[in-house]
Amino acid sequence: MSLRLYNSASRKKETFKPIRNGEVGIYVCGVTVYDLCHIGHARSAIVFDILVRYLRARGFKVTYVRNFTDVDDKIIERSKETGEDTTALAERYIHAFCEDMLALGVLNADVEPRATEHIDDIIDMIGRLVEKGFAYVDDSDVYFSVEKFDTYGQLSGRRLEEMVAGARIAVDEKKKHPMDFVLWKGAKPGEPKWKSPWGEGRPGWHIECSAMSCRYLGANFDIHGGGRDLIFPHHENERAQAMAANGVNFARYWVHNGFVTVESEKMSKSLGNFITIRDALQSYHPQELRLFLLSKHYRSPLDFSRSALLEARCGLIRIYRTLQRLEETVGPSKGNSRGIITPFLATSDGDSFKDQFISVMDDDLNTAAGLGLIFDKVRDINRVMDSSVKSRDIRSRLIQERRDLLDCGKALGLLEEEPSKFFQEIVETPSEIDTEEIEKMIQGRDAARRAKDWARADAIREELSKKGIILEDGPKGTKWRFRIEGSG
RNA sequence: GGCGGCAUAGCCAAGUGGCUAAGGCAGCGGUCUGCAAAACCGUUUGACACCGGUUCGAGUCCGGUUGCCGCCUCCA
Repeated sequence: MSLRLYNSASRKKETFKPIRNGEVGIYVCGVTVYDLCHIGHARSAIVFDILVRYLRARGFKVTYVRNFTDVDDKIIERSKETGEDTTALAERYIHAFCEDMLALGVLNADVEPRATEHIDDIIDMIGRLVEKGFAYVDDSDVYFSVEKFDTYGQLSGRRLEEMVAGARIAVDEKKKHPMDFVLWKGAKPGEPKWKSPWGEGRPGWHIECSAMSCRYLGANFDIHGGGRDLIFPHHENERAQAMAANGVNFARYWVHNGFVTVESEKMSKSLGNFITIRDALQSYHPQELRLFLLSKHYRSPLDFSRSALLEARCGLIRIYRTLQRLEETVGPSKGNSRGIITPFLATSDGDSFKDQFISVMDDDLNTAAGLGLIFDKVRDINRVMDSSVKSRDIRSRLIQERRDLLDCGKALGLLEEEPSKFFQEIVETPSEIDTEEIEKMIQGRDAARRAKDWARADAIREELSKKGIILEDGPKGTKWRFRIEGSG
C-alpha cells in the first residue's frame, strides 16, 4: 500500500514518491499577519497538520516548513490605519496565530520562517532572475517577465492569452506584459524598506515563498501546500520564479485545500460573516472543530454552521463516552503522549482495523472514511463492553482495541484528550454549582427510590435537570454529569 | 466571457464499473431501566439531479440538460 495524493499540477491522484527515500520536505504557505486568523485558515492549518501527522505515522521523516508573510501591502495598509509600526503589528498577529494553533492542537512546523528574515535570500534570487533575463528592472522596481518562462500557467491550467483577455484590472504602465508581476517594490516614504541592488524597497508577495522553500528544502522538494485560492496567482508565480532562478523543477506535488463557507455563503468581511478562530473557540471545543473539519474531504468546500458543529459535537461525545467507559472498565490508557508522532502506521500488522484506516487515508487522505471506521470501532468496543462475558481475554482485547482507536485518532489529531478533561471542557458549567448539594439530593432520591416513592425520586431528578444536571442510574449506583448544549 | 468543481436518504457525508450503496446526526420501534439517561439491536416502505450513450453490468466512464459553487483581482 502506498499513499496517493491529488496533485493540483496534474489534476489527478498520483502515487506519492518522495525525492529522497523515506524523507519528505513539505512547504505550506502560512498566513499574512495583518489580522486575526479565521476558520478558513484553521481548515488549511488542520489539513496540513494531518498530512504531516499521517506522513510521520506512516514512517516518513518529514521536514515541515510553514512561513509567515510579515511584510506586504495589507500589513502596511493596516499599520497606517492603526498607527502601529509594521513590525509590531506583524509580531502581534504572529503571536495570535501561534495561540490559535496551540488551542486547535495544530503541531508546530519544524521551520517557521518569516519573510523579513530572508531578505538576503530573496535579493539573491531576484538577482539571479535579472541575470538570467527572466526579470527586468524599471527604476527601483523589478518585474518578472512571464513571457520568458515557457511553462507559465501550467500549474493553474491557464494560457497567457486567456488571462490577458479576461483581465479585469488596469495594467501597470511599467509592465512589459500585463501578467508580469513585481519581484521587488521600490519603497515609498514611510514604508518598510531594505537595501538592494535596485534601491531601497521590499519584496513582492510571491518571491518570499520561493526563496524560503528552496532555502530550507532545496530547489526541488516534495510537497507544496496551501488554500485553493493560492493556485493562481501565488503558486503559479512562485513556481515560475523558483524554476527560472534555479533551472530545476520546483515542488513535485501541489496540495490545495478547499474553502470554508459560512451558512452557505462565502466568508468575507463585507458580508460580515467572518468567523475568527478565537470566535469559534468561544462556542466550540477544538476537538469539535477538528472533527467537523475532517468530516468532509479536504478538497471539497465545507459549510460552517451551528447545526453542523453541534452534530460534530454529538458524534465526538459518543466517542469520548466510549473512551470514558473504557477507562472505567480497563483503566486509563498509557503512553499516549500528546503531539508525539511515532511511526505507528508504518507497517501493516495484519490487524484489519488499522489496515482499513491506512487504506482509506492512503487514498488522498480520506478522513471522512477514516472517521467512519472510527465510529465502527466505537460500536464494536461498546458491544464488547455490553456483553455479559467477562474474562481476561476480553480485557486485553479491549486494551488493544483502544490502542488502535487512539493511534488512528492521533493521526487525525483527535481523541488525545483524557475523557474526563474533555467532558469538563465541553460543558457549560453552571455558575453556581454545589457538589455537596447535588450529592445530597442524589442520596435523597436514592432513599425515595428504595422506598419506591417514584414521584419524589422523579421530582428530585427534575429539579437537578433544571440545574443542568443529568442523572444516569447504573448497576454501581447513580452517576451525574452536566448537560451538554446541543446534546443530551 | 475563459477555466474548474459539485449534485448520494429528513440533514451532514464516504463511495471513482460488479455481492444486500460506509459512517454520523435527527426520528421511530425494541432491549436495559420503576420511569428515564447512556449503551446496544432494528428501522426510516424504491437516497445516487435529469436525459441519452458505452458495457454482460454504472452512483462510479462518455455526451447533453438543469441547478449550485469556486477561480480568473488581495484572499487559506
